[in-house]
Amino acid sequence: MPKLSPSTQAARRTHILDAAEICFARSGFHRTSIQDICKKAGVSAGALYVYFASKEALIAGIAERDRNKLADELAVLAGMPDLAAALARLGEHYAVEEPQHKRLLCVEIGLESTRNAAVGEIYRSVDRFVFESFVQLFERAAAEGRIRPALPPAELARIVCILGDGMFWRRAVDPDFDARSVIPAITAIVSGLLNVPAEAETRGAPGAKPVESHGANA
Amino acid sequence: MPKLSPSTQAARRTHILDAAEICFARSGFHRTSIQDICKKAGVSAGALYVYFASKEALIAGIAERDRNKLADELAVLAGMPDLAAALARLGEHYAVEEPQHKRLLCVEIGLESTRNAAVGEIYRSVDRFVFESFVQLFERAAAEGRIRPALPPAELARIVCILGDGMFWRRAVDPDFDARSVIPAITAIVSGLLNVPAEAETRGAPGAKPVESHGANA
Amino acid sequence: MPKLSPSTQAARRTHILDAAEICFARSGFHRTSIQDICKKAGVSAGALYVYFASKEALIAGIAERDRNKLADELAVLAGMPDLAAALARLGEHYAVEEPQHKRLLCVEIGLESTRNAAVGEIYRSVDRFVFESFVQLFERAAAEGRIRPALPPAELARIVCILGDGMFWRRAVDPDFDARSVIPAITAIVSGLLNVPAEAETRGAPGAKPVESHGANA
Amino acid sequence: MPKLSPSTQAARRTHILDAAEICFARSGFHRTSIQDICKKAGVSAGALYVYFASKEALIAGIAERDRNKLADELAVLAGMPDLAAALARLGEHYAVEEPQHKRLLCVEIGLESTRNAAVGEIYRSVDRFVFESFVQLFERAAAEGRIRPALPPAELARIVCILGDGMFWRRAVDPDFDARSVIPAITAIVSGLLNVPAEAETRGAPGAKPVESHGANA
DNA sequence: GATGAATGAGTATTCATTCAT
DNA sequence: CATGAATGAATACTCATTCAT
Repeated sequence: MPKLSPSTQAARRTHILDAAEICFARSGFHRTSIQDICKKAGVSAGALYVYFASKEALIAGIAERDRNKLADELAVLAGMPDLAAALARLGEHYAVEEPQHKRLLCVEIGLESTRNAAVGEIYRSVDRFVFESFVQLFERAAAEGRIRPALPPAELARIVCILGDGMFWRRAVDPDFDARSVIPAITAIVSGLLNVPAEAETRGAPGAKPVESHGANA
Repeated sequence: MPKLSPSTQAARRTHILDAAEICFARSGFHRTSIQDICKKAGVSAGALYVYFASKEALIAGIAERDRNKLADELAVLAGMPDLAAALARLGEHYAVEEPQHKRLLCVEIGLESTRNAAVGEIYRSVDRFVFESFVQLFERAAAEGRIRPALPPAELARIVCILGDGMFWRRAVDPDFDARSVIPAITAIVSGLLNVPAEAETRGAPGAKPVESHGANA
Repeated sequence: MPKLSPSTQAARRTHILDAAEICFARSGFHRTSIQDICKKAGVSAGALYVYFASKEALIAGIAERDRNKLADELAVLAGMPDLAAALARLGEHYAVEEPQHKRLLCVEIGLESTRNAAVGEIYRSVDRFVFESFVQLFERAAAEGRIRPALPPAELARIVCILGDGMFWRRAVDPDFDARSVIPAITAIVSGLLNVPAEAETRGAPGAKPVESHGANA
Repeated sequence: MPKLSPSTQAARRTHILDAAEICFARSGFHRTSIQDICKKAGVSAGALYVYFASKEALIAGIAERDRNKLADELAVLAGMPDLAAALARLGEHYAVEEPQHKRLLCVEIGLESTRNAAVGEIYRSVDRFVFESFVQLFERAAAEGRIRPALPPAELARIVCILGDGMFWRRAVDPDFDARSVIPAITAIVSGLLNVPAEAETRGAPGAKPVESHGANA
C-alpha cells in the first residue's frame, strides 16, 4: 500500500472521528473504549493509531472539529444584515435542529476543557472567537444605527452568550425541554437589549412586542 | 459487633460523600477510582462498600445530596418577600460565591443524568421542583400584585431557569468569566420581565434601570 | 483480609520474586510477560501489583536480591583464614554449583544495568563492594604476611574480578564449558599472583606449582 | 522490475544490518522494533522484509556478521610470528579500541545464543573456531619451540579465552573499567603461562616484567 | 522490487468489587 | 463492622508481519 493521497487520509480521519463522535456522545469520553470506536468505524486498533496518536488526540480532534464548525457557522452569521433574525436563526439551529447526541458531545467537550490542556486551549480559543464576533457584530450594527443598545457591546455579547449557553445546557440535559416554545421570548429579550429602531424592524422577531410593551409601561 | 447508631452511620455516610465530592469534582466521576475516595476519606474499601453498594450508588448519593441542597435553598428563597432581590441573591450565591469545584460537580451530575437512570431520576425531580417553585413564586407574586409580568408564570420560570443555567455553565467552564459584572444586567432583564410596579420597588435591583430606560425609548 | 503480617508480606514478595526469577532466566526480562510470572507464581495480576509497582520494580527487585546475595557470600568469605582456599571455594560455587538459570539471570541483570538506571545503581554498588572487599582482603593478608603479591592490592582485585567474570560469562553462555577442569589452573594463577609463602601453603592449590615453577625460571 | 544485481542486494542487506546493529546495541534486541530499524535505515518495512524474513533472521544476521568478523580477525592473528604480542594486540583491540556499543551488542548476542537456536548455532561455531585457533596456535608455537607452556594447549586456550571473556564482560558492563591499565598484568600472566624462552623474547610483551620479577622474588 | 497502511494478537497496568480474617 | 489483600476482566497502546497498489 503506497502512501495514501492526502484526501483519502483526510477521509479516513473524518470517518474515524465520526465513529468516535457517536461513541463519545453516547457514553462519554471516559466510558468509551478505543475498541468501541474501532468497532463502530470498522477499523482495527492499529489503523486508528495511524491517524490518531492517542485517545487524547482523538478527543482533541473531536473538540477541534466541533468547535471549528461552530466558529464557521458564526462567521456566516456575521455576514447577515438582519441581526436579530440571524441570532434567532442561530438559536433555532443549536437548540432545535441539532441532534441530541451533538449537544451531549458539546457538554462533554466543555467539561473536558477544564481538565485537559489541549482541549482547553481549543475550547477557549473558539469561545473567545465567538465572543469577539458578537462584540464586532454589535459594534458594527450600532455604528450603522441598526441597533441602539443601552449596554456596551461587550456586555451585550456576554448576555447573548449566557442566553445561548442556558438554552444549550437545558436542551442537552432536559429531555422535556421545548426549545421552540421559548425562542420567541428569548428573542424578544435580545431584541429589547439591542433596541432595534422601529423603522428598522422589518419582520419583527416573534414575541418581541411583549418585552417592549412592559418595558414601556415600567 | 453491635450495630452502629443511625447517627453514626449517617455521619460516616456524609464523611464518605464529602471525600467523594472532592474527588469527583477534581477528576470527574469516571476518572476517580474508589481507592482515591477511600484514601481521601481515610476509610477502607470494605468500609465504603458498607455504606454504598457500588460506585453508581456513590454517584447517585452525590447527585442526591447536591440537588437536595439546591431544592432546600430554593425553598428558603420562596419565603422571601422581595422576589427580585431573592433572585439576585440566588444568582450571586451560585455564580459568585460557590467554589469552582462544586460547579464542575454540577456539570458532571447533569451529564451523568443523561446516561444513568438513578441520577437522571434525581436530577429531573429536582429540576421539576425548581421549575414548579418558580412558577408558584411568580403566580403568588402576580396574584398579590407584587409583579405584573407580561408572560405567563411558566414561561417566566423557563427563562429564569435558562438564565441561571447559562450563568452556571459559563461559570463552570470559562475561567475568565466575571459573574459579578453581569449580574446587574441579568437582574435588570429579570426585573423587566417581572415588571415590578414602581411603588413596590424598595431597593431596586442594581442595573434594573438600564433595561427600563432603553425599554422606554423603544 | 486485615493487614498481613510483615513476615507474610515478605514471604509473598519472595514467592513472586522466585517465580519471576525463573521466568526471567528462562526467557529474559523483555520476553517475559507479567502474566507468565503470575501463572508461575499462582497469583493474579492484581496481587502481583500489590507487591511490585511495575515490571521495572520487579526487575530491580530481582537484581537487588541477586546482588545482595553475592555481597553476603563475599562477606562470609572475607572471614576465612585461608585466602586461596576461599577464592577457590567461591569459584567452585559460582562456576560449578550454581544452577544455569541463575547464571543467565546474572547476565540479564548485567545487561539491564547498562540501560536501566535503577538496576544500574544496584549493580554498580555491589560491584564496588565486591571490588573493595577483595582489596581489603588482600591488604590485610599482605599486612599479616600471609601473601606477598608483586602487584598492589587494587590491581590484584581487578584481575581476580576479571577471572571471575570470565568464568561466569563462559559458564553462562557455553553449554560445553567444564568449569571444574579449569579451576585448578585458575587457582594456580591466582596463587601465583598472591605469592603465598611456602610455609603458609597448607593444602596447595592443585596446579599451583606449574605457575610458580615457570615464574621462577623466567 | 528487473532483479537487483547481487552486489546491490548485498549492499542493501549490509545497510540494513548496520542500522539494526546500532538500534540493537542501543536498546537491546527485544526493545528495538522493526520500525526503529526501518527509520534508522531509511527503508520501508516491506523492503526490510525482502532482505530478512523475520526479526529473528535479522538478529541471526547481526550475530553472524559480528561473529564472523571476530573469526576473521583471529585468523589474521594466527599468522603473526610473535604470539604474545599478537594476543596483547587482540586484547587491546577488543577491550580498548572497540566502541561501547559493539560490546553491548556482543553481550546481547551471547545471551540470545542461549535461547535462540539459530543464533546459538552461529555463536557456538565461532566460539569453537576461536578455541581451536588458539589450540593450534599454541601447538604450533610449542612444536617450534617458541613457547614452553607447562599446561597442555587446550587448557592454555581455555584460560586465554576466560581472560578475554572477563575483560570483555567487564568492559561492557562497568563504565569505570580502565582496560588499558590491566592489560600489562594480563599479558604478563599469559606470557607466564606460555613461558616464552628468554632467547625468543625480542621486544617483550609490555608488562611482562612485573610477573617475572615477582616470580623471581617468590 | 518498494511502499506504508492495515492487521490483530499481545502488553503492562488499573480498578470495581469481594471476602477471609 | 472494619480491614485490605486478592481477583480478573478491561484498558490504551504496540508491533511483527502482510499485502494491495
